[in-house]
Amino acid sequence: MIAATPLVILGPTASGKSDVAMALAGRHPNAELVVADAMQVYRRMDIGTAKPSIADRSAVPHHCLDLVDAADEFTVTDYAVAAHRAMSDIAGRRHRSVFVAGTGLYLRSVTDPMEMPGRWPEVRRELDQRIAVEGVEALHAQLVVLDPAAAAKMEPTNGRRVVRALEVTIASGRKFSSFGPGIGTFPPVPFLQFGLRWPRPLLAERIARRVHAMISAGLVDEVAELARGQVSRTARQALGYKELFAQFDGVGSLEAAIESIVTRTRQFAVRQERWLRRDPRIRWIDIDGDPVASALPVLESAWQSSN
RNA sequence: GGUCGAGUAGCUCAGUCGGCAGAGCACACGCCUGAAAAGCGUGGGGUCACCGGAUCGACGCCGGUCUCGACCA
Repeated sequence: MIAATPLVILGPTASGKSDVAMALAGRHPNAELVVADAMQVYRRMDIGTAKPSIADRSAVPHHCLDLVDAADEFTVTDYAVAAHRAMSDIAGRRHRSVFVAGTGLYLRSVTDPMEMPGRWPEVRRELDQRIAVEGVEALHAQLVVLDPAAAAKMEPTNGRRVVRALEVTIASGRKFSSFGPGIGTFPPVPFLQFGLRWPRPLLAERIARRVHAMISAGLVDEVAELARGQVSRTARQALGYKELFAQFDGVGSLEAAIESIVTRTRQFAVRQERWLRRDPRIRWIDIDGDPVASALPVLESAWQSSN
């Protein structure tokens, strides 16, 4: 028998993805959730990442949570490995994967056949030094020569992307652009994807409420505890953590930090929307207040018709 | 009641000698294959509190009005 087509529930932060996924799983004992979230992979970062509760996690199997410690770095490729393993384990049990996805790139690394070029730290170090001395434009100019196609796809001022493309092109002997069409193409894939879409003002309100709820739930203590030890470069940029770390270092008041968390989370949600709405494979469900009530019937019929 | 200060983009504020109205943030739109809750770009916004005056020309100068703040009574 062929494994059931995985379902994907995606949407911006605070859109209610997890609630919808729990409701769906509550009706199907063979559903297992696979989370695609760049920050919920870190242990000890629970409140600020809105990680599913222990109760939810014991009621329904969750995968790809708490994969590494907050002191460890973690990247897309690590996620792709973990998610593929989870998916094949689930299929082995003849269960069905339901992705709960907020990080678009992480999800794409699973749904789309992507070839990740690899890393070359020595070359990278060298480029990081050069960019400080010569400036981004010089490196971009070099990329134009070595891999014009890649150079054309990024802003000449985007240091991070320019360095990455050069790292790969110089060190691998292959052009960065030869590793695939990039994320701008959307081939048919064996996943049924559903997006939760909110009117922006409503979502903004939910975000503000949720941030304040996180503070009430003890976010400041969680971050303070974290600040006592090592926090990796990738983990420390999590919304809510970054701002509080800065506040502990003496930047501004707690109130200002909270306000900044709200604003930046709102901006993040918009960025998520913009990333997701390009993908024509996603079927959108409009939410006007109750995500479960709006989305469950749609997902339920998708579950039935594709099983 | 009096004196002084302030009033310019949604917010905080620049604006030199009277000569096309500015910045940061916010907001909108877009890009990005090993940091993606990251990184990068684009641009829409103005009755310069209001009324009048002098001037070729006023956000700016003159007179008055309103609002806010501080101080004095």
